[in-house]
Amino acid sequence: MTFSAQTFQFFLQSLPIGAELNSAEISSIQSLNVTQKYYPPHTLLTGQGEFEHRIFFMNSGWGCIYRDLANGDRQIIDFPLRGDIMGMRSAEGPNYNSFASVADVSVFEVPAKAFYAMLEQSPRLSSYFMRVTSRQRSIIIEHLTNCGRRSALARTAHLFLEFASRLDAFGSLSENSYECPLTQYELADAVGLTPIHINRMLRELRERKLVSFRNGVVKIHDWYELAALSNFDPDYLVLKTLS
Amino acid sequence: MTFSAQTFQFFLQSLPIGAELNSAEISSIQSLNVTQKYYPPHTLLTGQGEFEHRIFFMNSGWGCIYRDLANGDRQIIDFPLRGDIMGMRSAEGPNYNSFASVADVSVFEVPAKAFYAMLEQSPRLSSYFMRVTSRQRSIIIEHLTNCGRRSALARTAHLFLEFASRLDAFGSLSENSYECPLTQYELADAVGLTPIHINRMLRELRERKLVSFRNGVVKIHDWYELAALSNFDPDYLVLKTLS
DNA sequence: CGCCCACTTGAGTAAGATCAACCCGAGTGG
DNA sequence: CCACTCGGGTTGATCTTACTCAAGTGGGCG
Repeated sequence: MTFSAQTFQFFLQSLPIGAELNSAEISSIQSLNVTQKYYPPHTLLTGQGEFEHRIFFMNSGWGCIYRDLANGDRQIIDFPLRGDIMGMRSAEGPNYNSFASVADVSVFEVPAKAFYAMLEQSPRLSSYFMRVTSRQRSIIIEHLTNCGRRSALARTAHLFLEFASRLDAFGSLSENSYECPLTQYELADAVGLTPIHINRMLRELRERKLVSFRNGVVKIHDWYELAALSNFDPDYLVLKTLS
Repeated sequence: MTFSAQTFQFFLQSLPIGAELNSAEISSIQSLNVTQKYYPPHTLLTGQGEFEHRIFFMNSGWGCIYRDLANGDRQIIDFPLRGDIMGMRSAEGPNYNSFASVADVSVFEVPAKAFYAMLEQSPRLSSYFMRVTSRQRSIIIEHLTNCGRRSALARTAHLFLEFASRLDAFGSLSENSYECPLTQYELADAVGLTPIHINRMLRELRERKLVSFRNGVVKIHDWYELAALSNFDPDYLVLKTLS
Protein backbone atom coordinates (compact mmCIF):
# COMPACT_ATOMS: atom_id res chain seq x y z
CA MET A 1 0.00 0.00 0.00
CA THR A 2 1.56 3.26 -1.10
CA PHE A 3 1.12 6.61 0.55
CA SER A 4 -0.57 7.92 -2.58
CA ALA A 5 -3.06 5.07 -2.56
CA GLN A 6 -3.83 5.84 1.06
CA THR A 7 -4.54 9.53 0.46
CA PHE A 8 -6.44 8.58 -2.68
CA GLN A 9 -8.71 6.34 -0.67
CA PHE A 10 -9.25 9.14 1.82
CA PHE A 11 -10.05 11.47 -1.07
CA LEU A 12 -12.69 9.05 -2.36
CA GLN A 13 -14.25 8.83 1.09
CA SER A 14 -14.47 12.60 1.53
CA LEU A 15 -16.85 15.02 -0.13
CA PRO A 16 -18.00 15.43 -2.81
CA ILE A 17 -17.56 11.74 -3.61
CA GLY A 18 -18.26 10.52 -0.10
CA ALA A 19 -17.71 6.84 -0.88
CA GLU A 20 -18.63 4.22 1.67
CA LEU A 21 -16.29 1.47 0.57
CA ASN A 22 -16.44 -2.20 1.45
CA SER A 23 -13.29 -4.18 2.06
CA ALA A 24 -13.12 -5.65 -1.43
CA GLU A 25 -13.32 -2.19 -2.93
CA ILE A 26 -10.73 -0.84 -0.53
CA SER A 27 -8.28 -3.51 -1.45
CA SER A 28 -8.74 -3.05 -5.17
CA ILE A 29 -8.26 0.71 -4.73
CA GLN A 30 -5.18 0.13 -2.61
CA SER A 31 -3.62 -2.07 -5.25
CA LEU A 32 -4.23 0.58 -7.92
CA ASN A 33 -1.17 2.32 -9.28
CA VAL A 34 -2.06 5.87 -8.17
CA THR A 35 0.27 8.83 -8.09
CA GLN A 36 -0.55 12.14 -6.54
CA LYS A 37 0.70 15.10 -8.52
CA TYR A 38 0.82 18.86 -8.19
CA TYR A 39 0.82 21.27 -11.08
CA PRO A 40 1.52 24.99 -11.00
CA PRO A 41 -0.92 27.39 -12.71
CA HIS A 42 -1.25 27.26 -16.48
CA THR A 43 0.38 23.90 -17.02
CA LEU A 44 -0.78 21.50 -19.67
CA LEU A 45 -1.71 18.11 -18.23
CA THR A 46 -2.74 16.50 -21.53
CA GLY A 47 -2.89 18.15 -24.90
CA GLN A 48 -5.18 17.85 -27.90
CA GLY A 49 -4.02 14.90 -29.99
CA GLU A 50 -2.05 13.08 -27.31
CA PHE A 51 -2.39 9.33 -27.04
CA GLU A 52 -1.18 8.58 -23.56
CA HIS A 53 -4.13 7.71 -21.46
CA ARG A 54 -4.36 8.53 -17.79
CA ILE A 55 -7.38 9.14 -15.62
CA PHE A 56 -7.22 12.28 -13.48
CA PHE A 57 -9.10 12.80 -10.25
CA MET A 58 -9.23 16.46 -9.31
CA ASN A 59 -8.24 16.75 -5.68
CA SER A 60 -8.05 20.52 -5.37
CA GLY A 61 -7.65 23.63 -7.49
CA TRP A 62 -9.18 24.73 -10.74
CA GLY A 63 -8.60 22.97 -14.06
CA CYS A 64 -9.65 23.89 -17.54
CA ILE A 65 -10.67 21.72 -20.49
CA TYR A 66 -10.63 23.50 -23.80
CA ARG A 67 -10.38 23.22 -27.51
CA ASP A 68 -7.92 25.24 -29.54
CA LEU A 69 -9.03 26.58 -32.90
CA ALA A 70 -6.90 27.17 -35.95
CA ASN A 71 -7.40 30.95 -35.82
CA GLY A 72 -6.03 31.22 -32.30
CA ASP A 73 -9.38 31.39 -30.57
CA ARG A 74 -10.31 28.79 -28.05
CA GLN A 75 -13.44 27.44 -26.46
CA ILE A 76 -13.34 26.41 -22.84
CA ILE A 77 -15.52 23.37 -22.29
CA ASP A 78 -15.46 23.16 -18.52
CA PHE A 79 -13.48 23.99 -15.40
CA PRO A 80 -12.95 20.75 -13.44
CA LEU A 81 -13.09 21.09 -9.67
CA ARG A 82 -12.52 18.78 -6.72
CA GLY A 83 -14.14 15.39 -7.27
CA ASP A 84 -14.31 15.70 -11.05
CA ILE A 85 -12.85 12.86 -13.07
CA MET A 86 -11.08 13.67 -16.29
CA GLY A 87 -9.88 11.61 -19.19
CA MET A 88 -12.65 9.03 -19.37
CA ARG A 89 -12.53 8.95 -23.11
CA SER A 90 -12.65 6.04 -25.47
CA ALA A 91 -10.15 3.31 -24.78
CA GLU A 92 -8.22 4.05 -27.96
CA GLY A 93 -7.82 7.14 -30.07
CA PRO A 94 -6.17 10.47 -29.41
CA ASN A 95 -7.31 13.00 -26.89
CA TYR A 96 -9.79 15.36 -28.39
CA ASN A 97 -9.30 18.31 -26.08
CA SER A 98 -6.66 19.83 -23.84
CA PHE A 99 -6.62 19.75 -20.08
CA ALA A 100 -4.62 22.37 -18.19
CA SER A 101 -4.40 23.81 -14.71
CA VAL A 102 -5.71 27.31 -14.12
CA ALA A 103 -4.52 27.73 -10.55
CA ASP A 104 -2.42 25.33 -8.48
CA VAL A 105 -3.87 21.91 -8.98
CA SER A 106 -3.56 18.66 -7.09
CA VAL A 107 -4.65 15.50 -8.88
CA PHE A 108 -4.51 11.75 -8.56
CA GLU A 109 -3.41 10.03 -11.73
CA VAL A 110 -4.18 6.43 -12.64
CA PRO A 111 -3.27 4.57 -15.85
CA ALA A 112 -6.48 4.14 -17.79
CA LYS A 113 -6.11 0.39 -18.25
CA ALA A 114 -5.77 -0.32 -14.55
CA PHE A 115 -8.69 1.95 -13.82
CA TYR A 116 -11.00 0.24 -16.27
CA ALA A 117 -9.92 -3.12 -14.94
CA MET A 118 -10.92 -1.98 -11.47
CA LEU A 119 -14.32 -0.83 -12.71
CA GLU A 120 -14.95 -4.30 -14.06
CA GLN A 121 -14.41 -5.69 -10.58
CA SER A 122 -16.89 -3.46 -8.81
CA PRO A 123 -20.34 -2.75 -10.22
CA ARG A 124 -20.87 -0.10 -7.53
CA LEU A 125 -17.78 1.85 -8.52
CA SER A 126 -18.64 1.34 -12.13
CA SER A 127 -22.15 2.69 -11.77
CA TYR A 128 -20.82 5.63 -9.80
CA PHE A 129 -18.41 6.53 -12.57
CA MET A 130 -21.18 6.26 -15.10
CA ARG A 131 -23.10 8.80 -13.08
CA VAL A 132 -20.08 11.08 -13.08
CA THR A 133 -19.74 10.80 -16.85
CA SER A 134 -23.40 11.51 -17.27
CA ARG A 135 -23.22 14.57 -15.06
CA GLN A 136 -20.28 15.89 -17.03
CA ARG A 137 -22.34 15.50 -20.15
CA SER A 138 -25.11 17.52 -18.53
CA ILE A 139 -22.65 20.23 -17.61
CA ILE A 140 -21.39 20.52 -21.16
CA ILE A 141 -24.95 20.58 -22.42
CA GLU A 142 -25.74 23.39 -20.05
CA HIS A 143 -22.72 25.32 -21.32
CA LEU A 144 -23.97 24.81 -24.85
CA THR A 145 -27.41 26.10 -23.89
CA ASN A 146 -25.71 29.02 -22.23
CA CYS A 147 -23.81 29.99 -25.37
CA GLY A 148 -26.64 29.27 -27.74
CA ARG A 149 -29.67 30.71 -26.07
CA ARG A 150 -28.81 33.15 -23.32
CA SER A 151 -27.78 36.81 -23.28
CA ALA A 152 -24.29 37.86 -22.27
CA LEU A 153 -25.49 38.96 -18.84
CA ALA A 154 -27.40 35.74 -18.23
CA ARG A 155 -24.45 33.63 -19.35
CA THR A 156 -22.10 35.31 -16.96
CA ALA A 157 -24.52 35.04 -14.07
CA HIS A 158 -25.22 31.41 -14.87
CA LEU A 159 -21.56 30.51 -14.76
CA PHE A 160 -21.07 32.07 -11.34
CA LEU A 161 -24.08 30.21 -9.98
CA GLU A 162 -22.81 26.95 -11.42
CA PHE A 163 -19.47 27.42 -9.68
CA ALA A 164 -21.22 28.24 -6.43
CA SER A 165 -23.33 25.08 -6.54
CA ARG A 166 -20.43 22.86 -7.46
CA LEU A 167 -18.15 24.29 -4.79
CA ASP A 168 -20.89 24.00 -2.21
CA ALA A 169 -20.94 20.24 -2.73
CA PHE A 170 -17.63 19.97 -0.90
CA GLY A 171 -17.83 22.89 1.44
CA SER A 172 -15.93 25.51 -0.54
CA LEU A 173 -18.78 27.98 -0.50
CA SER A 174 -19.18 30.04 2.63
CA GLU A 175 -21.78 32.73 3.10
CA ASN A 176 -22.49 32.77 -0.62
CA SER A 177 -18.89 33.57 -1.37
CA TYR A 178 -16.06 31.61 -2.93
CA GLU A 179 -12.59 31.99 -4.29
CA CYS A 180 -12.26 31.97 -8.05
CA PRO A 181 -8.84 32.20 -9.71
CA LEU A 182 -10.14 32.79 -13.23
CA THR A 183 -9.25 35.83 -15.30
CA GLN A 184 -11.80 37.70 -17.34
CA TYR A 185 -10.14 36.24 -20.43
CA GLU A 186 -10.89 32.76 -19.21
CA LEU A 187 -14.47 33.62 -18.38
CA ALA A 188 -14.81 35.05 -21.87
CA ASP A 189 -13.49 31.90 -23.53
CA ALA A 190 -15.91 29.82 -21.50
CA VAL A 191 -19.09 31.70 -22.39
CA GLY A 192 -18.23 32.77 -25.92
CA LEU A 193 -17.78 36.51 -25.37
CA THR A 194 -14.89 38.99 -25.52
CA PRO A 195 -13.07 39.83 -22.30
CA ILE A 196 -14.08 43.47 -22.72
CA HIS A 197 -17.72 42.56 -22.79
CA ILE A 198 -17.31 40.22 -19.82
CA ASN A 199 -15.88 43.16 -17.96
CA ARG A 200 -18.95 45.24 -18.69
CA MET A 201 -21.26 42.44 -17.66
CA LEU A 202 -19.36 42.07 -14.39
CA ARG A 203 -19.79 45.76 -13.78
CA GLU A 204 -23.51 45.57 -14.44
CA LEU A 205 -23.94 42.54 -12.17
CA ARG A 206 -22.01 44.38 -9.48
CA GLU A 207 -23.96 47.62 -9.85
CA ARG A 208 -27.24 45.75 -9.77
CA LYS A 209 -26.10 44.15 -6.52
CA LEU A 210 -26.42 40.60 -7.87
CA VAL A 211 -22.85 39.22 -7.82
CA SER A 212 -19.49 40.79 -7.42
CA PHE A 213 -16.17 39.37 -8.56
CA ARG A 214 -13.10 41.24 -7.38
CA ASN A 215 -9.62 40.20 -6.35
CA GLY A 216 -10.31 36.54 -6.99
CA VAL A 217 -13.39 36.26 -4.83
CA VAL A 218 -16.97 35.93 -5.94
CA LYS A 219 -19.74 37.06 -3.66
CA ILE A 220 -23.33 36.27 -4.52
CA HIS A 221 -25.57 39.02 -3.20
CA ASP A 222 -28.93 37.97 -4.55
CA TRP A 223 -29.14 34.30 -5.43
CA TYR A 224 -32.83 34.41 -6.22
CA GLU A 225 -32.65 37.29 -8.67
CA LEU A 226 -29.58 35.84 -10.31
CA ALA A 227 -31.22 32.47 -10.80
CA ALA A 228 -34.25 34.16 -12.32
CA LEU A 229 -32.12 36.33 -14.60
CA SER A 230 -30.00 33.45 -15.84
CA ASN A 231 -32.57 30.69 -15.83
CA PHE A 232 -30.41 28.70 -13.46
CA ASP A 233 -31.75 25.37 -12.26
CA PRO A 234 -29.14 23.34 -10.33
CA ASP A 235 -30.73 19.98 -11.17
CA TYR A 236 -28.09 19.19 -13.75
CA LEU A 237 -25.37 19.33 -11.11
CA VAL A 238 -26.74 16.88 -8.58
CA LEU A 239 -24.59 13.83 -8.07
CA LYS A 240 -25.36 11.50 -5.23
CA THR A 241 -22.45 10.35 -3.11
CA LEU A 242 -21.10 6.88 -3.62
CA SER A 243 -22.87 5.18 -0.74
CA MET B 1 -35.09 -15.57 -30.78
CA THR B 2 -37.52 -12.83 -31.71
CA PHE B 3 -37.81 -11.20 -35.08
CA SER B 4 -36.77 -7.88 -33.56
CA ALA B 5 -33.64 -9.41 -32.05
CA GLN B 6 -32.80 -10.82 -35.46
CA THR B 7 -33.09 -7.50 -37.27
CA PHE B 8 -31.30 -5.84 -34.37
CA GLN B 9 -28.37 -8.17 -34.81
CA PHE B 10 -28.34 -7.43 -38.51
CA PHE B 11 -28.41 -3.73 -37.71
CA LEU B 12 -25.36 -4.12 -35.46
CA GLN B 13 -23.52 -5.97 -38.21
CA SER B 14 -24.23 -3.33 -40.85
CA LEU B 15 -22.70 0.11 -41.23
CA PRO B 16 -21.92 2.33 -39.45
CA ILE B 17 -21.47 -0.09 -36.53
CA GLY B 18 -20.18 -2.96 -38.66
CA ALA B 19 -19.84 -5.41 -35.77
CA GLU B 20 -18.07 -8.71 -36.27
CA LEU B 21 -19.72 -10.70 -33.54
CA ASN B 22 -18.56 -13.96 -32.02
CA SER B 23 -21.05 -16.63 -31.05
CA ALA B 24 -21.15 -15.66 -27.38
CA GLU B 25 -21.96 -12.10 -28.29
CA ILE B 26 -24.59 -13.18 -30.78
CA SER B 27 -26.36 -15.27 -28.22
CA SER B 28 -26.36 -12.52 -25.59
CA ILE B 29 -27.73 -10.09 -28.16
CA GLN B 30 -30.35 -12.59 -29.23
CA SER B 31 -31.54 -13.03 -25.68
CA LEU B 32 -31.86 -9.27 -25.20
CA ASN B 33 -35.36 -7.89 -24.92
CA VAL B 34 -35.31 -5.67 -28.00
CA THR B 35 -38.32 -4.08 -29.66
CA GLN B 36 -38.20 -2.30 -32.95
CA LYS B 37 -40.33 0.82 -33.06
CA TYR B 38 -41.37 3.44 -35.58
CA TYR B 39 -42.24 7.00 -34.74
CA PRO B 40 -43.86 9.61 -36.99
CA PRO B 41 -42.24 13.05 -37.31
CA HIS B 42 -42.20 15.32 -34.27
CA THR B 43 -42.96 12.68 -31.67
CA LEU B 44 -41.47 12.77 -28.22
CA LEU B 45 -39.60 9.54 -27.40
CA THR B 46 -38.50 10.59 -23.91
CA GLY B 47 -39.03 13.90 -22.22
CA GLN B 48 -37.01 16.05 -19.88
CA GLY B 49 -37.57 14.79 -16.33
CA GLU B 50 -38.76 11.31 -17.17
CA PHE B 51 -37.47 8.40 -15.15
CA GLU B 52 -38.16 5.44 -17.37
CA HIS B 53 -34.92 4.28 -18.78
CA ARG B 54 -34.58 2.72 -22.21
CA ILE B 55 -31.63 2.65 -24.56
CA PHE B 56 -32.39 3.68 -28.13
CA PHE B 57 -30.43 2.60 -31.17
CA MET B 58 -31.16 4.83 -34.14
CA ASN B 59 -31.89 2.60 -37.09
CA SER B 60 -32.99 5.22 -39.61
CA GLY B 61 -34.35 8.74 -39.77
CA TRP B 62 -33.42 11.93 -37.97
CA GLY B 63 -33.82 12.45 -34.25
CA CYS B 64 -33.33 15.51 -32.13
CA ILE B 65 -32.06 15.90 -28.58
CA TYR B 66 -32.83 19.23 -27.02
CA ARG B 67 -33.34 21.19 -23.87
CA ASP B 68 -36.39 23.32 -23.28
CA LEU B 69 -35.95 26.62 -21.51
CA ALA B 70 -38.41 28.38 -19.27
CA ASN B 71 -38.86 31.29 -21.68
CA GLY B 72 -39.95 29.02 -24.53
CA ASP B 73 -36.60 28.96 -26.29
CA ARG B 74 -34.83 25.72 -26.81
CA GLN B 75 -31.34 24.53 -27.53
CA ILE B 76 -30.88 21.55 -29.77
CA ILE B 77 -27.96 19.45 -28.57
CA ASP B 78 -27.65 17.02 -31.42
CA PHE B 79 -29.49 15.26 -34.22
CA PRO B 80 -29.01 11.49 -33.78
CA LEU B 81 -28.63 9.52 -36.99
CA ARG B 82 -28.35 5.84 -37.88
CA GLY B 83 -26.00 4.02 -35.55
CA ASP B 84 -26.23 6.57 -32.74
CA ILE B 85 -27.09 5.28 -29.32
CA MET B 86 -29.27 7.40 -27.08
CA GLY B 87 -30.16 7.30 -23.43
CA MET B 88 -26.86 6.16 -21.97
CA ARG B 89 -27.30 8.34 -18.95
CA SER B 90 -26.63 7.59 -15.31
CA ALA B 91 -28.25 4.45 -13.99
CA GLU B 92 -30.61 6.43 -11.77
CA GLY B 93 -31.97 9.94 -11.91
CA PRO B 94 -34.35 11.64 -14.31
CA ASN B 95 -33.67 12.30 -17.93
CA TYR B 96 -31.99 15.62 -18.39
CA ASN B 97 -33.01 16.34 -21.97
CA SER B 98 -35.73 15.47 -24.43
CA PHE B 99 -35.44 13.14 -27.36
CA ALA B 100 -37.85 13.49 -30.26
CA SER B 101 -38.15 12.43 -33.85
CA VAL B 102 -37.70 15.04 -36.57
CA ALA B 103 -38.66 12.92 -39.55
CA ASP B 104 -39.90 9.33 -39.55
CA VAL B 105 -37.68 7.41 -37.21
CA SER B 106 -37.00 3.72 -36.72
CA VAL B 107 -35.29 2.69 -33.49
CA PHE B 108 -34.46 -0.37 -31.48
CA GLU B 109 -35.36 -0.04 -27.82
CA VAL B 110 -33.78 -2.02 -25.00
CA PRO B 111 -34.47 -1.72 -21.26
CA ALA B 112 -31.43 -0.06 -19.74
CA LYS B 113 -30.89 -2.71 -17.09
CA ALA B 114 -30.71 -5.56 -19.55
CA PHE B 115 -28.42 -3.56 -21.76
CA TYR B 116 -25.96 -2.78 -18.99
CA ALA B 117 -26.05 -6.40 -17.90
CA MET B 118 -25.06 -7.38 -21.44
CA LEU B 119 -22.19 -4.92 -21.44
CA GLU B 120 -20.82 -6.58 -18.32
CA GLN B 121 -20.71 -9.86 -20.20
CA SER B 122 -18.73 -8.62 -23.17
CA PRO B 123 -15.70 -6.37 -22.78
CA ARG B 124 -15.60 -5.85 -26.55
CA LEU B 125 -19.17 -4.58 -26.70
CA SER B 126 -18.54 -2.56 -23.60
CA SER B 127 -15.46 -0.87 -25.01
CA TYR B 128 -17.30 -0.17 -28.24
CA PHE B 129 -20.10 1.57 -26.38
CA MET B 130 -17.59 3.60 -24.45
CA ARG B 131 -16.18 4.78 -27.74
CA VAL B 132 -19.67 5.73 -28.86
CA THR B 133 -20.24 7.71 -25.69
CA SER B 134 -16.94 9.42 -26.08
CA ARG B 135 -17.69 10.37 -29.67
CA GLN B 136 -21.03 11.81 -28.65
CA ARG B 137 -19.21 13.90 -26.11
CA SER B 138 -16.92 15.16 -28.86
CA ILE B 139 -19.89 16.05 -31.01
CA ILE B 140 -21.48 18.08 -28.25
CA ILE B 141 -18.17 19.79 -27.59
CA GLU B 142 -17.91 20.69 -31.24
CA HIS B 143 -21.42 22.14 -31.14
CA LEU B 144 -20.39 24.19 -28.14
CA THR B 145 -17.32 25.49 -29.96
CA ASN B 146 -19.55 26.26 -32.89
CA CYS B 147 -21.90 28.40 -30.82
CA GLY B 148 -19.20 29.99 -28.75
CA ARG B 149 -16.49 30.84 -31.20
CA ARG B 150 -17.69 30.82 -34.78
CA SER B 151 -19.60 33.29 -36.93
CA ALA B 152 -23.13 32.63 -38.08
CA LEU B 153 -21.97 31.70 -41.56
CA ALA B 154 -19.27 29.36 -40.27
CA ARG B 155 -21.66 27.69 -37.85
CA THR B 156 -24.16 26.93 -40.55
CA ALA B 157 -21.51 25.60 -42.90
CA HIS B 158 -19.99 23.51 -40.14
CA LEU B 159 -23.29 21.83 -39.35
CA PHE B 160 -23.85 20.83 -42.97
CA LEU B 161 -20.38 19.37 -43.19
CA GLU B 162 -20.90 17.44 -39.98
CA PHE B 163 -24.08 15.92 -41.35
CA ALA B 164 -22.33 15.01 -44.58
CA SER B 165 -19.52 13.21 -42.76
CA ARG B 166 -21.83 11.36 -40.45
CA LEU B 167 -24.15 10.28 -43.22
CA ASP B 168 -21.24 9.18 -45.33
CA ALA B 169 -20.28 6.65 -42.66
CA PHE B 170 -23.25 4.51 -43.66
CA GLY B 171 -23.60 5.38 -47.30
CA SER B 172 -26.26 8.06 -47.14
CA LEU B 173 -24.12 10.61 -48.92
CA SER B 174 -24.01 10.42 -52.68
CA GLU B 175 -22.13 12.81 -54.89
CA ASN B 176 -21.77 15.27 -52.03
CA SER B 177 -25.49 15.42 -51.61
CA TYR B 178 -27.85 14.16 -48.93
CA GLU B 179 -31.43 14.40 -47.77
CA CYS B 180 -32.05 16.56 -44.76
CA PRO B 181 -35.55 16.87 -43.27
CA LEU B 182 -34.75 19.77 -40.97
CA THR B 183 -36.55 23.10 -41.07
CA GLN B 184 -34.73 26.39 -40.80
CA TYR B 185 -36.21 26.73 -37.32
CA GLU B 186 -34.52 23.53 -36.25
CA LEU B 187 -31.21 24.59 -37.74
CA ALA B 188 -31.55 27.87 -35.86
CA ASP B 189 -32.17 26.14 -32.53
CA ALA B 190 -29.14 23.96 -33.09
CA VAL B 191 -26.62 26.70 -33.82
CA GLY B 192 -28.02 29.44 -31.58
CA LEU B 193 -29.35 31.83 -34.23
CA THR B 194 -32.75 33.09 -35.34
CA PRO B 195 -34.47 31.32 -38.23
CA ILE B 196 -34.42 34.58 -40.18
CA HIS B 197 -30.69 34.83 -39.91
CA ILE B 198 -30.25 31.18 -40.82
CA ASN B 199 -32.23 31.94 -43.94
CA ARG B 200 -29.83 34.72 -44.88
CA MET B 201 -26.81 32.53 -44.20
CA LEU B 202 -28.31 29.83 -46.41
CA ARG B 203 -28.74 32.37 -49.16
CA GLU B 204 -25.16 33.53 -48.84
CA LEU B 205 -23.80 29.98 -48.86
CA ARG B 206 -25.90 29.28 -51.94
CA GLU B 207 -24.86 32.46 -53.76
CA ARG B 208 -21.22 31.82 -53.00
CA LYS B 209 -21.65 28.36 -54.51
CA LEU B 210 -20.57 26.56 -51.34
CA VAL B 211 -23.66 24.59 -50.23
CA SER B 212 -27.28 24.68 -51.21
CA PHE B 213 -30.20 23.46 -49.15
CA ARG B 214 -33.51 23.40 -50.95
CA ASN B 215 -36.53 21.11 -50.81
CA GLY B 216 -35.01 18.90 -48.18
CA VAL B 217 -31.78 18.16 -49.99
CA VAL B 218 -28.34 19.48 -49.22
CA LYS B 219 -25.76 19.68 -51.97
CA ILE B 220 -22.18 20.48 -51.13
CA HIS B 221 -20.59 22.34 -54.02
CA ASP B 222 -17.20 23.19 -52.59
CA TRP B 223 -16.15 20.99 -49.71
CA TYR B 224 -12.70 22.47 -49.46
CA GLU B 225 -13.79 26.09 -49.26
CA LEU B 226 -16.52 25.21 -46.81
CA ALA B 227 -14.15 23.37 -44.53
CA ALA B 228 -11.77 26.32 -44.60
CA LEU B 229 -14.56 28.80 -43.93
CA SER B 230 -15.99 26.84 -41.01
CA ASN B 231 -12.80 25.39 -39.59
CA PHE B 232 -14.19 21.92 -40.08
CA ASP B 233 -11.96 19.01 -39.14
CA PRO B 234 -13.79 15.66 -39.23
CA ASP B 235 -11.50 14.02 -36.67
CA TYR B 236 -14.06 14.32 -33.92
CA LEU B 237 -16.48 12.14 -35.85
CA VAL B 238 -14.33 9.09 -36.50
CA LEU B 239 -15.59 5.94 -34.88
CA LYS B 240 -14.02 2.66 -35.80
CA THR B 241 -16.36 -0.21 -36.52
CA LEU B 242 -16.82 -2.90 -33.91
CA SER B 243 -14.42 -5.47 -35.30
C1' DC C 1 12.19 52.21 -11.86
C1' DG C 2 9.86 50.36 -15.48
C1' DC C 3 7.52 46.61 -17.51
C1' DC C 4 3.87 43.45 -17.90
C1' DC C 5 -0.48 41.73 -17.14
C1' DA C 6 -5.06 42.06 -15.82
C1' DC C 7 -8.58 45.07 -15.63
C1' DT C 8 -11.30 49.36 -17.03
C1' DT C 9 -13.63 52.70 -19.87
C1' DG C 10 -15.04 55.21 -24.06
C1' DA C 11 -16.29 55.71 -29.03
C1' DG C 12 -17.44 53.77 -33.25
C1' DT C 13 -18.87 49.63 -35.82
C1' DA C 14 -20.74 45.37 -37.27
C1' DA C 15 -23.18 41.16 -36.63
C1' DG C 16 -27.28 39.36 -35.64
C1' DA C 17 -32.08 40.13 -33.56
C1' DT C 18 -36.60 42.04 -34.06
C1' DC C 19 -40.63 43.49 -36.38
C1' DA C 20 -43.37 43.31 -40.28
C1' DA C 21 -44.66 41.95 -44.64
C1' DC C 22 -45.28 38.68 -48.21
C1' DC C 23 -45.09 34.16 -51.05
C1' DC C 24 -46.15 29.51 -51.84
C1' DG C 25 -47.81 24.76 -51.51
C1' DA C 26 -50.42 21.37 -48.82
C1' DG C 27 -54.30 20.42 -46.41
C1' DT C 28 -59.19 21.01 -45.23
C1' DG C 29 -63.73 22.18 -44.86
C1' DG C 30 -67.82 24.37 -46.89
C1' DC D 1 -64.13 23.31 -56.60
C1' DC D 2 -62.79 27.20 -54.21
C1' DA D 3 -61.74 29.79 -50.06
C1' DC D 4 -59.21 29.47 -45.98
C1' DT D 5 -55.66 28.36 -43.03
C1' DC D 6 -51.25 27.03 -41.63
C1' DG D 7 -46.46 26.07 -41.70
C1' DG D 8 -42.35 26.97 -43.85
C1' DG D 9 -39.65 29.99 -46.33
C1' DT D 10 -38.11 34.83 -48.09
C1' DT D 11 -37.10 39.68 -47.85
C1' DG D 12 -36.68 44.53 -46.17
C1' DA D 13 -36.11 48.10 -42.53
C1' DT D 14 -34.77 49.09 -38.10
C1' DC D 15 -32.75 48.35 -33.70
C1' DT D 16 -29.72 46.19 -30.18
C1' DT D 17 -26.16 43.54 -28.59
C1' DA D 18 -21.77 42.59 -28.51
C1' DC D 19 -17.28 43.33 -31.04
C1' DT D 20 -13.31 46.24 -32.31
C1' DC D 21 -10.09 49.68 -31.62
C1' DA D 22 -7.90 52.62 -28.59
C1' DA D 23 -6.42 54.61 -24.51
C1' DG D 24 -6.09 54.45 -19.96
C1' DT D 25 -5.35 52.48 -14.66
C1' DG D 26 -3.10 49.93 -11.05
C1' DG D 27 -0.66 46.18 -8.79
C1' DG D 28 3.24 42.83 -8.79
C1' DC D 29 7.77 41.87 -9.75
C1' DG D 30 12.48 41.76 -11.77
